[in-house]
Amino acid sequence: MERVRVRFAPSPTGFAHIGNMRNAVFDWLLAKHAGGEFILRIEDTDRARYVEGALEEIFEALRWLETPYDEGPVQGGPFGPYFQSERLDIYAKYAKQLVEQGDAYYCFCTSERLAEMRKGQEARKEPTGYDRTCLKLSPEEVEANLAAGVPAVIRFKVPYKGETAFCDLVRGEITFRNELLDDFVIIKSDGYPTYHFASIVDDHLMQITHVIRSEEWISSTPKHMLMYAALGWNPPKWVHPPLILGQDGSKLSKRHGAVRFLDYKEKGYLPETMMNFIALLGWSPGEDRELFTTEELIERFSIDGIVNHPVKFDLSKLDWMNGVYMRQADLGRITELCLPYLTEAGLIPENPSPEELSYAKAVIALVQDRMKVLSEAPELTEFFFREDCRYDEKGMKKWLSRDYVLELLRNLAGRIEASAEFTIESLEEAVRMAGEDMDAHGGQVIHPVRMAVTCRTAGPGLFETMEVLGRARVIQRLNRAIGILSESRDD
RNA sequence: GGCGCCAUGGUCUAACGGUUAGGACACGGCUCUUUCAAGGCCGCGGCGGGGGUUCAACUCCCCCUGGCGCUACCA
Repeated sequence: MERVRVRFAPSPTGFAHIGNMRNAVFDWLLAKHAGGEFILRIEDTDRARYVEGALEEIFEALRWLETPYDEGPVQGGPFGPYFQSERLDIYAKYAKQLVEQGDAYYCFCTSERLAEMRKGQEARKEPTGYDRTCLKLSPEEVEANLAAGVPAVIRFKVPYKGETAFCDLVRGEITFRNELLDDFVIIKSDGYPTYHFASIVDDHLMQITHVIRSEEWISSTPKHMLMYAALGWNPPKWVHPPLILGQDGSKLSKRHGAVRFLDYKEKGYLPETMMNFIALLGWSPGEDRELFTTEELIERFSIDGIVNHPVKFDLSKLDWMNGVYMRQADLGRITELCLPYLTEAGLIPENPSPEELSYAKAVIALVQDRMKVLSEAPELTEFFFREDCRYDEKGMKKWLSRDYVLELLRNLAGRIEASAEFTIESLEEAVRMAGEDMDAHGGQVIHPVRMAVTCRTAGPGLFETMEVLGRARVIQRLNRAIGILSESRDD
């Protein structure tokens, strides 16, 4: 049994997106499951589309997901370099071999000519494809052009006869007629290889056993098969997981928003959520279950479970799942993760004191169960930090406008000030007693007090909230409300 | 247009010829409860259409329809 070697081969042409990372997760899970290697290879062959910072995104995304690679940039490995831009001589060597064998040839057609050719073909409703003009060039003409420095590409000479079949481990055998292919470029005029060529050369040299890449690559696989055959190499196993679709059913892309993988980190999703959720994006363990630890995913992952149809990205399910992991997570960790959001919102200072930290932790403890994502923290906890929180208008009208409320709050403030204790129990008792004095009960008491103390109608348990707020803040809030109410009564 | 892939509720998925078609999210209701969540319970809702094959089709085959992808000196 050969050792499983899989590679994640992103291009630094933009941010790492959900689709990339889904493939990375499949790669990683398969490698871990099989005890094989997970390799990172950077396919930086498109100099025009190179994006500054894209590389760092990829590294950061893998780091956040905790899917370390065994070989790749930075630490290297026995099959490096792992940047395709550093392997140009390798591609040149094999391209030359193909030319010498007669399986590839130089082409000097300008992009203008190519565009014109294509236009004509379209007008005549013919299939588009290179017309092999340069294949007719004599060796002398080719030499002369090359010597004169005429810009040239190298094209692979597709055998137009017959058909090419391959086995996709997700869908079974797939066959294409060769005549539908055209002589595609393998080396561009800038000397860089195209994806098609670089990837097959590297997959072979790096001894990749399984190529996992999205469904969109199925149509180009025959090209790859033809090149493997021309070079006398054994192709790897092809695995094409389904495309990930946006809510509108088209291929997930920038216009759908929220496809940048690290956006999910910034919005406050937990990495364990993303691992779990993404693993299920086109793969099913076949159980009536959807929550899995990473270890369980590794144990269960298999190519058999990869589904063969496109899947839509369901944000509401992601939210649900993150809520589940949020509730399970350690309070200290969640607090730590919430801090940047609280700081950003100006609720706590950049470098909080130990007291501020433990206050924050007590606050988060009350909302941890109610959070779907970390970024909700400021909104959920604002009133714990701001003395002058804004009263919810509807709630104000509903609960603070009643006649007995002013007296109720005065009564309660008095009781709390007078009491030596300040605990959940003593607070509950004080609120109940104040209510009894007003002949008000249950919600008639609780709601006005909640409004006065938190400025809003919903939140964690009232007595826990008051306890965390502390005596000073509670009194301050009560007095604030009392002030407003007595003023409006004077009017 | 050509080629290719695909098709179970709104969404994700189970079923690998014989099930009252199962589970999850979402949605609706009830419940718990000081509110909001969470939880528990209940419910809504599906095999795209047509032909075959078979004693028996969601499952196998064909056609149609529909969706998506590819069709670059981008990946």
